Amino acid sequence: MGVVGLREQKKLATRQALAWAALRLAVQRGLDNVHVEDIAAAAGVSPRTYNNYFASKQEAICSITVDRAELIGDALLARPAGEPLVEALAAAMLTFYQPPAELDREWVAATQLVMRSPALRGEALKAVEATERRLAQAIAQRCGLDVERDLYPLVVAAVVSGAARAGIHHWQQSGTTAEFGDVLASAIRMGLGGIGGERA
Amino acid sequence: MGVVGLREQKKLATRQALAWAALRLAVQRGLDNVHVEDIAAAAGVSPRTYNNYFASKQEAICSITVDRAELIGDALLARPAGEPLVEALAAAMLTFYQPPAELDREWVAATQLVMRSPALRGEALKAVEATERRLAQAIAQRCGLDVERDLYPLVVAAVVSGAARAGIHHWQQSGTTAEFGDVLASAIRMGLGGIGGERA
DNA sequence: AGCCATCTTGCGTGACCCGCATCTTTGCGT
DNA sequence: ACGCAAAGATGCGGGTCACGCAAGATGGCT
Repeated sequence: MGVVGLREQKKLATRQALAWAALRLAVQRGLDNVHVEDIAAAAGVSPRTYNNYFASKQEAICSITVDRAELIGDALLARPAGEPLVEALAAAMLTFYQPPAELDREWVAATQLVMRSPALRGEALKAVEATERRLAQAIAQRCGLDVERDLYPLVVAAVVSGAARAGIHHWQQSGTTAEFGDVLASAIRMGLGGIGGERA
Repeated sequence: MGVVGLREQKKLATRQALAWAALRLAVQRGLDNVHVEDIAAAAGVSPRTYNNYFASKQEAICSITVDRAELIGDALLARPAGEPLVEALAAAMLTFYQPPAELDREWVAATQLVMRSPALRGEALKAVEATERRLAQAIAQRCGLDVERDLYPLVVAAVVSGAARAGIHHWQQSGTTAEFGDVLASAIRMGLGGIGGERA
């Protein structure tokens, strides 16, 4: 029982296979040129099985981000306890949004796809919301607050998340030459610093 | 040409009729107990026409909020120029989120419906995003900045919007006895005040 | 009045989501 | 090692939906 059952391993494996297949195909061909049948085939399961895992193509694709949401809480909690909250948050967000170097191209393409296609943006925003929830929980834990009773963690999580989103949007919209990480950090500090802050 | 053509009036009318019909029916029966046919019938058009206006039931329902997004920019720009930005934003958000007194009950029910149903939350978040965009634009205008080039308006808009969302969530989650407007204002000030602020 | 652009509508198609019944695989106790 | 119960995978079928297309109706302009 200590080991995770083979059953769940397989289940998780197919789940991720489906998710990645959906993402890859969608990036290649565009969302509505890829059918459920294709995704299922790429993952080696029947179309019906696909629907046991995901209720829609969008959900399949965005489940990757949703699963990654766990990571951001861990990233925050891994920061040294003495570090100022702002810095800890900036660092955590950076590790979360900075794509792994090997996947760089693909990841950017995926992000663009997900954010441009109206059909995907809704689900993508749900993923952002999930990330926010996890973040709020981690913030509460770090500050010794209760995410159910206290408003503070929710607000901070929403602020950080929103600022980051603004930074990302701004980075990939205005053809800035600045480094992605710098823009992101700048946006987060701007958001957390309050309104009187610098207006870079 | 000065007057809006009868044609466009009618078009707008049916559009809103469809949107409100969709919302009302969804609140009454639950989203998946209401079919496109019902919505179209309630608005007095054919089902096919319904699809000329909206690509999905969710879009129909949330279009109300999207249309309302225009309002929030106007609300901000209507604030006196001397007022501190924080206060102006708080006031604008309040007028936006505070439901019209007559619609109180229905509006709360609608909000709950939209936020609970997974099928609607995605589209609802897109509406929030639209509101943010409008807000950013208004902020830029008020501060004499360029929403395309400057990061500041985007961040502030995202922060305010996020803080407000957190406040709303917190208000309707933890059975606070506090007034809605107070919680909202508190959340917004907390968000805009920066991290060092009070932790009410 | 008459014409054109635009909107509405009906029909048909393809895709999708999911309930249900069945078959296969896995985990576990003996 | 063996067999049984639980859980997952699959096939089938139904209900819904989004949308292209072409024809009909309506507003607006001269």
